[in-house]
Amino acid sequence: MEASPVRPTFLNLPPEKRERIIAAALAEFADKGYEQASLNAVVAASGIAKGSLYQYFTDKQGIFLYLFEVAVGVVRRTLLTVKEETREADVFTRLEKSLLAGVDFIRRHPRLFGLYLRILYDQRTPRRQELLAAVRRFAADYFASLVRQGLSRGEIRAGVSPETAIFLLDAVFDRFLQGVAMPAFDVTLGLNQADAREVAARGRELIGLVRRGLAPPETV
Amino acid sequence: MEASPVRPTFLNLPPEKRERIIAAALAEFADKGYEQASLNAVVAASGIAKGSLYQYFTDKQGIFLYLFEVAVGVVRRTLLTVKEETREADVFTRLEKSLLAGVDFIRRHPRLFGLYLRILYDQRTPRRQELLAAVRRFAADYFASLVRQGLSRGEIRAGVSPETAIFLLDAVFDRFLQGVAMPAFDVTLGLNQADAREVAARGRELIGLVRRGLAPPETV
DNA sequence: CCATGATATGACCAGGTGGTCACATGGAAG
DNA sequence: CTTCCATGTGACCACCTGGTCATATCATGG
Repeated sequence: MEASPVRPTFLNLPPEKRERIIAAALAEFADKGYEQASLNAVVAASGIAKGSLYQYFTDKQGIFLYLFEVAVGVVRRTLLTVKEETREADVFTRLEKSLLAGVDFIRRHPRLFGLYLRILYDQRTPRRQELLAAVRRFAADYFASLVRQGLSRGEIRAGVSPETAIFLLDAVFDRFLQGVAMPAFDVTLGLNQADAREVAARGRELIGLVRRGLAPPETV
Repeated sequence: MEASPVRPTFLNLPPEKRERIIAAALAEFADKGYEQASLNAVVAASGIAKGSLYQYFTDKQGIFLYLFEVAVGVVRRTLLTVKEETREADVFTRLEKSLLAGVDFIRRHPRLFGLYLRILYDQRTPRRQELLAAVRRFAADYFASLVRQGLSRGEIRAGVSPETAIFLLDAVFDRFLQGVAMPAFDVTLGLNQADAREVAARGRELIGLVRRGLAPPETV
């Protein structure tokens, strides 16, 4: 077990103030990454004193880890909802809907996705491996369960190795979502400026290619 | 036109010393990113005085941009070689060989790939859009020319949209290479610890899936 | 009205940063 | 041996960082 990074004082705060601080910290950490994030900027943006921050949290790491906890909660709830809502469909329909749900999530919570990217790419983020393992469990479990379904129902060819299929899905999904979030990633599709209809069409097309790659010949 | 970031003094240096400095700077910038990189660390690692660094380069940006120039040169030469060597083969063979050449490049020049990742993910890198555009041109042109070949020779189905195909290739390639370079990315395939034979097998399998996705039914 | 304990505050600290500059060194030309 | 200029040097500067702490403020219960 480990000490909580957040002090009770913080949880006693009026919700409006609490959320102002969370929003300011999230913006700072997501925009600049762990090390580059400035606590002075956080206190300035949330209108509290430096000392107060240290009455709410143990230290910089504490603030960061608390943000991560909050983020994980949001992601978990979202993922469960999507899985539930597509329960009945075939694998490729589920994948397509999941992809669009991912786009929706990023549009709704761009900072949370930004925080994830930071952890992914800032090698000096504290407890990075541990945090990534947590995120990874979500994605890998999700794809693994879909691929399992696909194989057992014959929607995916028997010869396909599950690991390679998961790798392909993970690569395509992550890149698509990063393309939506960051123009620099999206060399060709213009996802960042596209409207919902266009993104949906591109997603469908992409899942179509993946489907041909994975499904038995007679079904495509 | 713009002022060169490197001063003539640097180019007059004995090559051994020049390369020591380049190596030290590359290590620092690739490991920590632009803002987090410490020039004090660079001078310590290369055994020169702080002041000397400022006789060789205009400023921190200058050092960074010079490193990028050096890196682009290496990448350009490598890419030309691969394109040349696979000239005769069909699209999917060319892709497979290109993927393995990419792996080889990363194993040979891990810091250069690290520098690329930094530019990609550190939003505060100076002139980031411009630098990424340069890298992007390489990859997009490369894939575009292969896809064009594939479509014109009938190795890729006529119905496939070139942009979507390029997106798929870009996603799969980049993720595969990042998986080789950084364990955190590679959820399922274990590329980071795999030996050359294993990586080749995984690459072949992955290109196989992509091929099924892109090629006309009768050829797979 | 006071006392008490929780909460709020910002000047302050040590340590690191990118960048500067007055001076030291070296080697070649006269 | 002297002059001269390119090159080398590290103490120093202003600025910013995460973190501390003595003190002020506030709300509540007696």
